Amino acid sequence: MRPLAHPDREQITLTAVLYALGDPVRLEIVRMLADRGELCCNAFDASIPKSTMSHHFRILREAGVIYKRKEGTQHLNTLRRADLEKKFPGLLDVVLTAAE
Amino acid sequence: MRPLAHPDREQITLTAVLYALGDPVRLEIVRMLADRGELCCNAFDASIPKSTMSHHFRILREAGVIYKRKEGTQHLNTLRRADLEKKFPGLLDVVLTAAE
DNA sequence: TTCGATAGTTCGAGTATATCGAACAATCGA
DNA sequence: TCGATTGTTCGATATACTCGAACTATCGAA
Repeated sequence: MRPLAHPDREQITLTAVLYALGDPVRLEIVRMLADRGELCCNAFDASIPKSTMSHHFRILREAGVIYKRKEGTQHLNTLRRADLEKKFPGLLDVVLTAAE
Repeated sequence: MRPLAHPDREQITLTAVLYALGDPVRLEIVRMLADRGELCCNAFDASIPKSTMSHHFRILREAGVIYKRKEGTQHLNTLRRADLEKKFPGLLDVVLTAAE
């Protein structure tokens, strides 16, 4: 297993964040994390295979959108709200309040 | 040649817009359009092949981010600021003022 | 301490999308 | 009408996404 690498705040790029958010599954993950706080991976759409979800979480983590930590057998995810707000002020709020 | 189809404002989706913006070349195109107004395709990075640029403009147009019209031999592009603002208030401003 | 259950990751194959050169289409001016 | 300019489309290769199968890690119970 790979170590859970997270980019530093300074390393987060706008392109990577927008790319990460530009997928319906990942956007829904972000919305749920914003709504409910820390969640483990299986709290989401069960119709999507585990391996695909794992991929989406990796994209979000590597883009700096979420922070992921292990706790026992589960992986708990949180939005990196403070880091995103500092780097791209207002972005997350706009996306979360946007329609659709 | 295909007709220049543009989605109606109601048809624009957040996912498609974020996806379109989630590429460094396309983000730069959007920044320049925001900065300088209407521009034709060759106003951008000349090191990128025409066919690739054509592809990027198509993604932006089909996502509803830009409006494209023919004028003689050139295609003039503008940001769909009003439509984007109406559908996703604040999004474009946040992206344009964001660092990186 | 071993077995099974749970939670995710990694691998591999098929599919989809991106890139870019080359050929094509449309328009204008000489 | 010819050439120059502007951009699209096509086709091939390269990269990325999806998802089942196999694997790893951890916990709890026998």
